[in-house]
Amino acid sequence: MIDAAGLRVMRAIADEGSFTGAAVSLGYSQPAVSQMVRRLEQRSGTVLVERIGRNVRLTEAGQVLARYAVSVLASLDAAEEEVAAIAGLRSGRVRLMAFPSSSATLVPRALSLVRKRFPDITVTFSEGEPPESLAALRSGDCDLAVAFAYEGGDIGRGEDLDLFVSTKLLDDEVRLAVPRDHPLAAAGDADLADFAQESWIAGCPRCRGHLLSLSRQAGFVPKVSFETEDYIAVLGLVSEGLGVALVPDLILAAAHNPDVATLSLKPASRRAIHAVTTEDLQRVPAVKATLEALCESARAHTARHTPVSV
Amino acid sequence: MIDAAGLRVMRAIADEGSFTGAAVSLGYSQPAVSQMVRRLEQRSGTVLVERIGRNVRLTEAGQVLARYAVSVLASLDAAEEEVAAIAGLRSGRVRLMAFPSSSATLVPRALSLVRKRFPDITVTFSEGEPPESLAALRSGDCDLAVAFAYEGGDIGRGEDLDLFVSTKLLDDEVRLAVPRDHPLAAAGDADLADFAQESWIAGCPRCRGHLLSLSRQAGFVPKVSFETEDYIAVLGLVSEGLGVALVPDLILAAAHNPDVATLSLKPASRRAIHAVTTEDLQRVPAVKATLEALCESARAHTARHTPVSV
DNA sequence: CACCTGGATAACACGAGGTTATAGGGTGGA
DNA sequence: TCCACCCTATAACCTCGTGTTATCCAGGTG
Repeated sequence: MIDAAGLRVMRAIADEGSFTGAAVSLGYSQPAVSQMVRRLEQRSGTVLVERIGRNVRLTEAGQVLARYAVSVLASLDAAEEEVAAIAGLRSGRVRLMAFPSSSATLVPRALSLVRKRFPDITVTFSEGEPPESLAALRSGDCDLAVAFAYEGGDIGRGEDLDLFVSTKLLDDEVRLAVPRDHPLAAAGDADLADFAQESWIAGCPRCRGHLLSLSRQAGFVPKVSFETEDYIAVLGLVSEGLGVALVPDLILAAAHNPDVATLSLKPASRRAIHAVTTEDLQRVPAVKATLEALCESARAHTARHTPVSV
Repeated sequence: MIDAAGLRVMRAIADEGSFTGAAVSLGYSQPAVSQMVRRLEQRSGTVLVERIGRNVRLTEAGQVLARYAVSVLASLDAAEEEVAAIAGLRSGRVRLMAFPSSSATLVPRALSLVRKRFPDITVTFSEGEPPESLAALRSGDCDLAVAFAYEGGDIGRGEDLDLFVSTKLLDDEVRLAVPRDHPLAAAGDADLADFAQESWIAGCPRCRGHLLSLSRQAGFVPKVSFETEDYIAVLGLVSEGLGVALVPDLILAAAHNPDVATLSLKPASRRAIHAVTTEDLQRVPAVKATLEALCESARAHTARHTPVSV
C-alpha cells in the first residue's frame, strides 16, 4: 500500500516546503508530486498535506510518513549500495573448493591474483575431492569447485553434468615417478608394461582407479604396496626405493624430490582439470573474477611446463 | 530503483525456498515472482537467485536484499499502522485554541466528550483571543480555533475568511450586568440609553469595542471606569456597585454572582461563537471529532439556556 | 489592477507489474 | 526405465500506477 516512491515524495515535501520545490529536488514535474500526494491521501484515507494559501504544510499523518521515510530510504539506499558493491567487485565472498593437489600452486596463485585485483573480495577456500566439491556445489555450500577427471571419464560421475558449467583449466600430464637409481630412470619415456613387477604406491581413491585402469590396458595388475593421499609422502616413498607411482605433473611442479626421477608415459595419460560452477553463479562478479584468475593461473602453469615451440 | 515490492518478493523467496511458495504466500501467480526476480536482477546487474535443479537459493546479493527487506518492510508496516491509527482515531493530536471565556464550560465539556469517545486522542488546549487564534491557525500552530464575532462583524477582521471554514457553535446573548440593588434591576429588559450616566466596566479590547458600538447606537458615550479581561473580576466589580457591564451569557452560565442581576438588552445583542479550522484540517479525523464534540457541547449549552418551547 | 508564483486538473503515454496458457527440465515413484 | 508431477521460464496480453504537457485557478504583491 505504501511504497518507497510515496515516502520519497513526502520527505521531499517536508524538506522543501512546497510541491514545486519537492518536484525539482526529485527531478519530477510539479503535477507528479501533486497527484502522488492525492493518491497517498486516498489510500491512507487521511489528509497528509495542509494547503494553506500558497504554502503547504504536512499534517500530523504526513509528518509520520516523512519521519519514516528517512529511515526507510536510508535502508533502501544501503541495500542498493551493498548489492552494487557486490556487482562492482567492491565486496563479495566466493566459497572455493579444490582437490588437495591443486592447492599447491594453481589455487594459491589464483587467490593471490584475486586479492591483488579486488582486495575487498574474500575467497574462502576448502579442500575436497571432486565428488565432495560437486556435492557442495549442488547443495549450495560452495560457489566454485576445482575438479579433475582422468581421460575418458566425466568430471562428476554421479552428478548431472548439464547442471554445471565447467571451464577447462589445464591438461595435467600424469608421469611415472621412479627412484633416481632405478634401471629405467634414464629413459625419457616409459612403457607401463615394463613396470608390471614393481611395487606400486597409490594415491587417492580416484587416482588408484586410474592406475588400475591404465595397468589393465597394459596387461597387468599392479601390486599396490602403499596407499596415501599425501603426494609428498608418495614421492618420499618412491625416493626410498619402496615402489613407483603415477604422479600428476601439477604435483611435481610444487614438490620436487631430487631422489625421484619422472618419466613420461609412452601412451601419454593426462587428467583434465576443470573449474566447475553453475550457470547462475558464473555470472556473479566475484565468482567470475575468481574463475578468470584460475584460468590465468592455469595458463601460467601451462606456459612454464610445456614451452611454446619457437 | 529498488522498491518495497521487490524486497517483499525477495523476502518471500527466502522464507519459502521456492518461487511458487513465495507466490502463494504473497497471493501472486508464480510467473509474477519469476519476472519480478528477473527485473531485479536486470536492474541490479547481479544474479540474485541461484536456480539449481528444482530448487532456488538466494545468492549473496539476494541474501543482502532479503535481509534488508525485513527491516524495511517492518518500518513500512509501522508507518502504515501509525497513519491508520490517526485515520482511525486511535491516535492523533489536536491543537485547540479558544478565547478565554469559552474555557469555562463550552471547551471543557467538549474535551471531556472527546476523551470519553477517543481516549487516545490528545487535545492540547491554549487560550487566545480570536486574532491570535486565527493567526495561529494560519501559521500552522493550531488546528482548531474557537472564536467569536459580535453581530455584524466578521470573525477575523484582518484574516481572509475564505481560507477558513467556520462552524457556528452558538449565539451568545450579551446581557447587562448591574448590581442586585440597582433601581432598574427588577426590570426584565434594559434600554441601554437608560444607563448612559452609569460607570461602565469594560472587558477585553474587542468587547470594549462592542460596548462603544452599542452605546453609540443608543446615543451616548459610556464612561468607562474599569477595564479587565477577567470576567470574574467584572462581576465582582459590578456586585460592589462600582459600575455596570456588558457580559456574555456564556460567562454567566459558569460564573454566577448572587449580588449581580442581569438584564436582557432591549435591542437584543449577541455574539456568534464559531469553531474555525481549515478545509484540509477539517477532514483530519481527530480534528473532525473535536469539532463535533464542540458542536454537541454548544447544543447542550443552548438547550439549557434557551429551553425548547413545549 | 495586473502580474507572478504555486497548486489543481485534464488528457495522455508508457512501462511496471500483474494475469493465463504453455513449454521444459529435474525428481521421484511404479 | 519411464512416466507423472512439480517447479521455473517464457510468451502474449491487460491494467493501472505514475510520469508527462498544457492549462486553469487562486493568493500574494508591486
